[in-house]
Amino acid sequence: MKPLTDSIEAFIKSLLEEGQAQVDVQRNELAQYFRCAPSQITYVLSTRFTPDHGYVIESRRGGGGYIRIVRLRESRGSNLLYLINKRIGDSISQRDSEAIISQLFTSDVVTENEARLMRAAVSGEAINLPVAFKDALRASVLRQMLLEIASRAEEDDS
Amino acid sequence: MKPLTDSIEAFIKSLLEEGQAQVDVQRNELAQYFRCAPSQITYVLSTRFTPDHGYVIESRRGGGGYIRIVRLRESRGSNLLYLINKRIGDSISQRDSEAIISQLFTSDVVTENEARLMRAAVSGEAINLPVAFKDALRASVLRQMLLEIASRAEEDDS
DNA sequence: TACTATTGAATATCAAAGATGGTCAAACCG
DNA sequence: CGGTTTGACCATCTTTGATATTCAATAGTA
Repeated sequence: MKPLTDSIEAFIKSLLEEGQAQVDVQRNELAQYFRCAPSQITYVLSTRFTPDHGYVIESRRGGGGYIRIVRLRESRGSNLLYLINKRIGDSISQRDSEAIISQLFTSDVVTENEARLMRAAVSGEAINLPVAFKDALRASVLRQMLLEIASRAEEDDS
Repeated sequence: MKPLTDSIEAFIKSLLEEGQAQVDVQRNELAQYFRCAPSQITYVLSTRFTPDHGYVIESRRGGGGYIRIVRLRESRGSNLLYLINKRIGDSISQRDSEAIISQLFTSDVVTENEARLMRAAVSGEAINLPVAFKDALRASVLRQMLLEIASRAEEDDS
């Protein structure tokens, strides 16, 4: 049985198709549609529509309230530099890496196969170390891969 | 009396017939079906569905969780499984990794960009550890990437 | 008119409960 | 002894509900 979260995520993403950079939804309405608790919607948004995933959320309470999901448009080079220099510190979790890699794929910076390779390289099985070192090494592996991608920039900057 | 392991193994393999490269199962459900402890399923998977046997396992916990068994393809023109199981031991030098990666590129198993990514991931800068651990970790990172390649869908089998 | 209090309509938060799979060591069995 | 089986305990992800917070509209008041 597929979890509700996946359906909700897919539904929201389908709303964002058609080139729309953002959508407004009503939390209660959405919850009613999926027959779940309203906080379920909040949960989906906070686990799958984070900035790392390439989205930001804004919302307003009270009468006529709404939740706005905005998809960030990729400005390739600059964002890569940000990821390399700021976002990846000297330590990063597998979860966060996952989000970053997925976003690179979504915004067409890497192919699906490349994304898979990157995920494999930073997976828990690949980096088989005591927890204390794990995230640190993952950061350094991920950074080297991003640097490699950044160095491609010259050619295929469509 | 035939051990349960054998039946479970056979059952899973039968699921993989019909050309399917992968199946999803639920651990509890399977365990219930065979009237055994759930960890029995884990045991079977970890003893009979390893990369040595030509399989990889992925899984997800929580509601709607599953275990996915992926059958690795017999290499396309280049002995991926051999590389994974024999050539990469529990330790490999950067030089040897380089040779393997180049070979994969030369034999059209991976693209140039993919090869570059892999080199970045196993480079000395990425795996910044004392020499004693360096080669060991490189082996595991490289292996995971090769496993990923070996589980790719059969599309571009030119 | 202005200003404030009240109310109803949303969303946010957080912790608990539920639903899976993972690990590991001990018991079991041939 | 080596492979199998089990069970207790752990980790992770999902779902729900109670409670808090915020906002808009309206009612009340001088």
